[in-house]
Amino acid sequence: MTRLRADNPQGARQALAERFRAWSGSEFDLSRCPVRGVLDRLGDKWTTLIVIALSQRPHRFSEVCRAVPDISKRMLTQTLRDLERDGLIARRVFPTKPPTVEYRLTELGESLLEPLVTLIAWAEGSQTRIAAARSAFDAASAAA
Amino acid sequence: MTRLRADNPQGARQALAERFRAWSGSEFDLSRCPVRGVLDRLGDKWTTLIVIALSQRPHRFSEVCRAVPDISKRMLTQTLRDLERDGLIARRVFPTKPPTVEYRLTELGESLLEPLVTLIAWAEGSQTRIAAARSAFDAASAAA
DNA sequence: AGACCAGGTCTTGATTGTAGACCATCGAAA
DNA sequence: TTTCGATGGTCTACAATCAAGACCTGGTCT
Repeated sequence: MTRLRADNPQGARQALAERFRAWSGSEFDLSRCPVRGVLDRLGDKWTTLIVIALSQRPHRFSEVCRAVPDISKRMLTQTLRDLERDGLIARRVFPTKPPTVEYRLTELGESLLEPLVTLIAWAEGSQTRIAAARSAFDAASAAA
Repeated sequence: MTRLRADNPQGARQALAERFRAWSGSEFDLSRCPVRGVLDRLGDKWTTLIVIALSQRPHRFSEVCRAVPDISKRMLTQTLRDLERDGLIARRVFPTKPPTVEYRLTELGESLLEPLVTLIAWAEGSQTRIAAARSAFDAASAAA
């Protein structure tokens, strides 16, 4: 199987063509689509911020709470659980008097940092163009 | 400003550290975080599949409908609009007898393919490990 | 006329995300 | 000794979002 490559735009298109054919073959089983699962997780508003925070060093529960502003404890707990379930972070409990719980990225979690940085780089490089497109679109919509 | 680099795991961590400090500086304005906007869009279940479909060639509305299984017309319309608003795809109407509408990636949309392929490659390479982690986690949860 | 297609919009539930209150334990302070 | 705050959560209720399917506006074919 050919490896996915993203050396250049053409390569990206061809790599996608290949994946696309593979997925469309037979009958596109959604459960076999790994992108869906990953993007669902990454897209859920807090995951990325938590991963970024943990990429710096292990955090305790309340450290993450402070590092990620506006997140509720409810959502923090749930997001950490999901991340732990997927093997991206590890949870360790120390039996201190006020219990200490530490969360850290696993090796798998660290391997996610590279694609994530690629995406962040794109986002930062494209944000002005996206903002411009939005303004133009909204202006055109308002006119009509 | 230093460019984000992802040549290696250390680089990824350092690049994130840099971004993280930049964002945390002053008071972390969420609207200034471009990643959030991008991931919200990518994470919304259909966007990625549509972008992948359009990466192969321009599609008509009903072609996309057939290419992306199980999407309702409602969601397809909405997702295409959002994508168009962000300047990632372009919509062109041809005044044929039954009107023909074509959707294609813009240059900006094509530039998204590279980070997307990077992410897909990670997802494909990691899916077995993620599945294993999930099984282990669920087994441990069931035991408790 | 009746049936069909394109390219949508609208209405109406079901699913999911989120906030904020609440809980149990411990140590320190008053 | 009562109260306070911190830690690491859970529970409940509400709101936004998703999705299905009916409906609409042309136009063409038969």
